[in-house]
Amino acid sequence: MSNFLGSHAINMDAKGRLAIPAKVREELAQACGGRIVLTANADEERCLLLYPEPEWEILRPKIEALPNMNKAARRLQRLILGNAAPMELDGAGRILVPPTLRSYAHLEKKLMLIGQGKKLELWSEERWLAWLDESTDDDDMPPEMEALSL
Amino acid sequence: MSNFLGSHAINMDAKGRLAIPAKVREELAQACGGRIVLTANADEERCLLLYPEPEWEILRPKIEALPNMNKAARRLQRLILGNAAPMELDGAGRILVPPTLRSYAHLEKKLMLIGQGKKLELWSEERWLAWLDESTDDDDMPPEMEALSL
DNA sequence: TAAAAAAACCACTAAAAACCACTTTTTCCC
DNA sequence: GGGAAAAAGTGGTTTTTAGTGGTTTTTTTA
Repeated sequence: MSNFLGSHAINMDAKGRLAIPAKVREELAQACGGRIVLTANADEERCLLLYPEPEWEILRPKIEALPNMNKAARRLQRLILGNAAPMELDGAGRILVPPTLRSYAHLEKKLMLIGQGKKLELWSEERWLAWLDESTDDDDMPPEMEALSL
Repeated sequence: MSNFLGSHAINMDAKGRLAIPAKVREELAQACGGRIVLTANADEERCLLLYPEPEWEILRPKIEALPNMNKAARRLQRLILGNAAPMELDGAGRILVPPTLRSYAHLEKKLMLIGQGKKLELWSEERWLAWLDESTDDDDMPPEMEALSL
């Protein structure tokens, strides 16, 4: 099982192509043979999520099975399923980000790719830096988090 | 069984015709030979629902069987059954959206087609973008959803 | 029977995907 | 530490396919 760590600055070209860093590429190659799913993030941060296909196939049925007479569940389904784009790395190790996802996450030229264990996050560099500067809410932590000792 | 994912920007022409994106077309071809049912969405979002015929035939009897002394059930029946339009893709892979459905969902030129697993949703682009910007209600999440780890 | 509207058919334009070549950076060896 | 070779990243070109618009034929209605 893959375990993505660290952050990488990368550039997207005019066609919306972006080169996955070589180290990440290696991990993706063995996790999923380069077959990935790119989708929108559901919370208020407008970034994208990049899953190796096997990991996505664990998550997808859980989301599809949510009771969709509920408003919050419908929202999650529309965002995650409704933006999911399966794709493969091209010969040069690049992916093409679909226009709808590009505009959802406000991606321009300069991006950040952030390792998050089983998945990666893709941010516009500007938004990533702004997010880093945001103040943290310490209230409303789940109990598992309060018990941590870093 | 088909599994629709991702979002596509499409244009409707002056005659009310819209070209189904090639990838979706392929999925529809194998799911139902291009035979689909288009109908209204029942919740507060004014969009249309596009079902492959076999999927529709699973859903239809369930809706017909609802106990309709209940007001919400009657509403669901009138909207879903009363707007259902069976149709086939034309030679160029397009469908013709009936005028009543066009006005129900406020469809003009620019539309979004959103994959939602067993069905697709068809939105006016304007309304889809407005919906994306709506604030998220975190209350009232079903327990299955609270337990998710994306 | 004629006219209008709708459906099917056909052709052209534009965009996307695959392919290929070059430049820059990093690493390894001398 | 410097140079060479390999790998990574970048950009452009070509080819194919998808999308769009118009035209003709058929059907329906007045």
